[in-house]
Amino acid sequence: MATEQVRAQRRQQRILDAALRIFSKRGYRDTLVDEIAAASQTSTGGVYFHFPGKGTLFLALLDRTAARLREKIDEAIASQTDPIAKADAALQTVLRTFSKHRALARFFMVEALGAGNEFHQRVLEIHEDFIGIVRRHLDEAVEQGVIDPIDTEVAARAWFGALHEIVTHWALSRGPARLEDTYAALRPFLMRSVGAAEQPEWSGSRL
Amino acid sequence: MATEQVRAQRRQQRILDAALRIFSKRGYRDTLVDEIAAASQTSTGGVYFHFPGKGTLFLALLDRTAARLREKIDEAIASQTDPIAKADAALQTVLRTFSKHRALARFFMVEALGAGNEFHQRVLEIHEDFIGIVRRHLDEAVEQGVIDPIDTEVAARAWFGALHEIVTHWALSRGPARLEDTYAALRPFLMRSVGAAEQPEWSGSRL
Amino acid sequence: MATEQVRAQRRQQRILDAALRIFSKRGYRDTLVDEIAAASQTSTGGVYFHFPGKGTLFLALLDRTAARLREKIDEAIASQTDPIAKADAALQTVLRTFSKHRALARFFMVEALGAGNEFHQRVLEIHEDFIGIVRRHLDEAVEQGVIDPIDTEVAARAWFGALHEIVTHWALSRGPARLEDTYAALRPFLMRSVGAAEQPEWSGSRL
Amino acid sequence: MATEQVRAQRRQQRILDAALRIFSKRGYRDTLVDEIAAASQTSTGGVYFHFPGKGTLFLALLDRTAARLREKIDEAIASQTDPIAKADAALQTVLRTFSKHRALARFFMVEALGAGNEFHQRVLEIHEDFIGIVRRHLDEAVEQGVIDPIDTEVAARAWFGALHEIVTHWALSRGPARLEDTYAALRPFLMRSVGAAEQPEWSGSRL
DNA sequence: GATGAATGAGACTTCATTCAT
DNA sequence: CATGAATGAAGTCTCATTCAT
Repeated sequence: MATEQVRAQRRQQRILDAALRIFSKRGYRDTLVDEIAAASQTSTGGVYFHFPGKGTLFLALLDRTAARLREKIDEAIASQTDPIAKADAALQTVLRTFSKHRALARFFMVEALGAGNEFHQRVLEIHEDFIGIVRRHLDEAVEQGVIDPIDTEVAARAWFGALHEIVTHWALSRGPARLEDTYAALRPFLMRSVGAAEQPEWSGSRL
Repeated sequence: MATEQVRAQRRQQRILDAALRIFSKRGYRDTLVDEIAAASQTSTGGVYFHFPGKGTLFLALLDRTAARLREKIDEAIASQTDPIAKADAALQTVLRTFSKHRALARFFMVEALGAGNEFHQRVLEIHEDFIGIVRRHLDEAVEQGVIDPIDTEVAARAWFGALHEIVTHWALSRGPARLEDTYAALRPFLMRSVGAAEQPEWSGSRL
Repeated sequence: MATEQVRAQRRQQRILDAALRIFSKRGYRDTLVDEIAAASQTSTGGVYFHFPGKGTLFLALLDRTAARLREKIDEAIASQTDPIAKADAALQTVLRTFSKHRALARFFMVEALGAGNEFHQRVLEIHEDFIGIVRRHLDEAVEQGVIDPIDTEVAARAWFGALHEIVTHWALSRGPARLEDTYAALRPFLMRSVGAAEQPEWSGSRL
Repeated sequence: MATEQVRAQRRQQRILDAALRIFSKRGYRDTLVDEIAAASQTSTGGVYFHFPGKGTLFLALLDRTAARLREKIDEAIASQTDPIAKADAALQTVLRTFSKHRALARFFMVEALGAGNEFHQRVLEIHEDFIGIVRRHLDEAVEQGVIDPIDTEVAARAWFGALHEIVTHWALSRGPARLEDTYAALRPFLMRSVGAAEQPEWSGSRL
């Protein structure tokens, strides 16, 4: 029994992994369920045993990866005390994760929105969730007087937009991975934009 | 003779307009050529008479709209003298154009990348073109000593990312249009990010 | 008036010529009416002004070329006195004509039957017409005691079949034209098959 | 496992059978894949599961039927010792097979070449294969001194042409089947054409 | 539970024919 | 009369999903 459950879980895992790989390479619409099945060492029916359909599988993948990313972000934030450092840690975590997993980056930043109307809502929610995190810490920074009062909603959105663009560009270009270097270059702009002082000491410790 | 050419051009125009409307509502893949035909008051064959295929039509639309936007941007830039004001004018133009034409915004910011791999190249080129414009003026600002030396490549990309995010969010949300207000709130961040002084006088004149 | 009629006739001619060329190159189904129009230096509508439709054009071509071939055959037959020589002259005429006009050969021998059910009847009639000619002269040869009594229906059909195969093979192969040589080699077989003596004197004079 | 393979093979068989029936009735171009599907008690997708496309299906049919015919011919030839008898057996086999299966005759003799340029090559190969067989045995007959030296290439082609014409005529006419009688009448001509003596004893035994 | 053959609605595209200019 | 843009029916093929084995 337990063995079977484990087997089932592993298969589900394999399917999700394969789906991520193929969705991010071909996009949602150009990905065939049969391709995912083959790449998961399963059959068409096997995929449908674990997931009700292609759309559901995509959504499950979105949720799973978002949750994992969220966990990492929360951890990274918890390890910081300064509110600006917390916000920065959130961005860095996203970036470092994507940097190690280009398919994930592409899946999240390009294919998720491109999959079609039916997924927009969920993708936006995930984006808003992240923006909310950043915003909350910027708010705290304002409250603590670390930075001057600003429109943190807009600031957080701008930060996310900049991050999004950098990751997208990297994910779609064939060049060598230097995502982290780019972020190192980006951070001063983000900091200045909210009137925060440079904090070079983090970059050494985390990147 | 001339009459026929005019007629043909109008029909082509109608097709492109309809295509923009429908592509931006449904996305590339969920748009049927027949829908475009119906919305253009044409027939299926009519669309194919003017465009070799769905993909080509999409690409033509991309190019046409990019070219028009580019023209507007160039005009706006020409009307400014200060390099920072020029860069800002570029952003404002994009934004004001989209603000008046939500379908266009969605088409460019969401559906273009979502249409599939075959279009990525072209979309990226368009993005890079815009980023290049902004960058060039930031470079000038540095040269003229208006701002301190910075990595203008990253700065321009960050600006574009912020703009992209704001437009995307607005285009996909059902709320009332307040895109220009959002940009007014965003600009201070962009200015601060490159160490430029606030320039309140523009906002009054143009927005 | 007369001028216009001449113009119309010339155009019709051009259309028929172009149609023959293209039908025999691409086959009936793969030939576009627009191709014929372009090759005739006319427009789509131009073709439809002269012919009610693609099928009718094909049929008209079939009839026109069959009639011309028939005329030539009749002439050739009239120039001979011996019944076997007359039958042979019929075959030689077909062959010589095709030899000079590969497209015609292919049109008649390959594409005519391949055009579809709707043309079978007419093509068969033309074939039967030719077989009838040959047969009639073989009958005469029997009556005159030139050859022994035989089943002339079958003999004529066999002769036509042999001719058809040789022409088809030549028309579809890319090799150099040596159709007449092949017929020179074929004739002895045909003659022997009906018990006729070799008649070498013709070959020199006509081929 | 084995059961599934058998099922698949049967379905493929049904599709090929239906395809032969319909292709030979309507011709390649006028045959709808959906018709074949319906006649095979399958679905459109079912046909495409077993064959990559309509053209491939046609080609597969061509190859399958050619191979079967070839087997029968080889058997028939092996059962004879005299080279002329072997050549004759080849023709008789084709004829007897077609006689029992009018659709097959029409498919091979009419529709195969009419299907379009893309199939010409293959059809010609099959024709040449058959002609080669006949020729080889005629060559042998010459070597053994059974018949006088002749151009066996032309002779074999003429024989094939005669056969082709007779079968085509029969296949396209609506009259009752008397194909074998026609061949009985044709054979003397073929024999005489190569200078072979009549061999009436076969006709009784085989036809 | 797993498999993969089968389904069938639906997409894109073609092209003979028409008709306004 | 000629033109060629426009029509729209129809055909091939795809692929998410189902279900018998």
